[in-house]
Amino acid sequence: MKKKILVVDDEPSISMLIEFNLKLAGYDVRCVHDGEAVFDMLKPFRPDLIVLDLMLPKMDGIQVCRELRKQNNAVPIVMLTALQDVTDKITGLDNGADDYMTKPFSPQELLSRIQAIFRRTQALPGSGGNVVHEIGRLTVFAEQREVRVDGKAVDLTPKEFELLLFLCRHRGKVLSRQQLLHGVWDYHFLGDTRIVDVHISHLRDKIERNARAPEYIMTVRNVGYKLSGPAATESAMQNASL
Amino acid sequence: MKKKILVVDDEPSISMLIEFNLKLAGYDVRCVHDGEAVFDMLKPFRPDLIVLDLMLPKMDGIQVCRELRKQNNAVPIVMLTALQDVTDKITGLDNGADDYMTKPFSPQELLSRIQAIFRRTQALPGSGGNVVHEIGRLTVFAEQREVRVDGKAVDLTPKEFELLLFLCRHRGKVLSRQQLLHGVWDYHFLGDTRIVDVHISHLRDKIERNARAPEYIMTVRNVGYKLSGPAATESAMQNASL
DNA sequence: CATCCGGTTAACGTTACCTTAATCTGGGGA
DNA sequence: TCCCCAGATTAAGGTAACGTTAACCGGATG
Repeated sequence: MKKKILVVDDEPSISMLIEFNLKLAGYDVRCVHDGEAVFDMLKPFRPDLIVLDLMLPKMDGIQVCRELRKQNNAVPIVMLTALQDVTDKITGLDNGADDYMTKPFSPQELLSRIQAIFRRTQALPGSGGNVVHEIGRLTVFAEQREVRVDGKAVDLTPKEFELLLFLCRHRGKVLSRQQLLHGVWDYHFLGDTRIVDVHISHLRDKIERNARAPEYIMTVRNVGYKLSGPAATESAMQNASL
Repeated sequence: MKKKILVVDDEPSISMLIEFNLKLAGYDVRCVHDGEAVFDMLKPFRPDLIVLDLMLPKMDGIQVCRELRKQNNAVPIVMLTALQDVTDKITGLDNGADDYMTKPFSPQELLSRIQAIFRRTQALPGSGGNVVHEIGRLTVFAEQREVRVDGKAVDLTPKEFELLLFLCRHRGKVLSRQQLLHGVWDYHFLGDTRIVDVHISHLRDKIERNARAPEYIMTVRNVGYKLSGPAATESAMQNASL
């Protein structure tokens, strides 16, 4: 069963970007654009999580939050706040949000927080539910922000890590520079898409044996990049029918 | 099997913060918001421990406590009391709680008390029941509030100790400044998240050999801090061979 | 009442990293 | 084969995050 997420933001460009990325990640997403509409969606949609902007028409995020809690609704909430300086006071928790993000943020960050919350609220015992990607000799621990090649930890910068994580999350799929920008960078980044190349290059330096013949990050000419899928690496067992 | 804790507090912001931190610590947590609801949860949830606020709608903490004991229910109870001066009287009256905390407190304090109670009520054989964290040359005795580096005791201030203990409890996981504030500080702390940096700095002074190349408390840029996990320690040792 | 100690804040120094831009390389099409 | 373009690489500059110190404040202690 797909997890359902309700996104509440009045800026179409932002809510659409969020919607796009969360759907890509496999969630069932619905958007509304003001505070009151949240309560119209509660019964019909029954969201498993709400992404809630602070500034909203009709009823702001804090009001929505409090009203929900007053109704004893424990649905996890991620608050989006536009202003850095307001954050601290809000976080002081007069309201009951589960996590906060200050704008601008990347969709990828939001996704990480959401996954963290889901892991916590329905924590499977034992395993800790930690998200780990294994690609050949490469291991990516989302939670610990740690990457290992042949079991040896490699040190990545924040952008490098986010980029790699995004590729992991869409393993085997070719991603355009535009898509990578939209996933990994702040949503209002205006710049050359070639910036992606630079970080890819640095990443390859750190995780590939031979940058000339990449095992993991493949270039797809005229399109973008992709992380080699299971079939290309080794466990073709699942695809054994070919 | 995960231990189950029932949290009873009518202030959503507080009960959520407690819920958050106890879940993070691996407990199965359920919240209710008034005294009577406790008895509705007893059968279905069967809590191993109850965190009980004193001031509650419908039925206050003391009443709940007495009623439980009257029913011969020996479930351990931690009482939360809002007022400093009332505490003595309550504690004097024996109404069957196992421990008391006066608000405001940090979630971490609560966690320590809870662990202490579990240790007491079902003292594990062998281990001596004492929680000890060992990270390389660093040893943290939770109970004794003692920290040693290379077997040599180092003197930490209360905040420094709590911070280190919190990091120990989430070893290997990256914690944001926000999370650290929510875990270690009083729940109504309103201030700069940079305060965390200062204490981290002081901690490193006391436990790290070389503050420039920390072995234990790692900075994760744009995110927060983490205590090095088991694997990372290995690679740190490789680097230590110079 | 004076002193001390720890917590917090603010200011400043420093580092690491993101980005731009310029140059280099290689492969495919004419 | 040569040219051209897409991608790869590298160096350099600016900036924001982090580290550190000092000063202030308030509560505890003698």
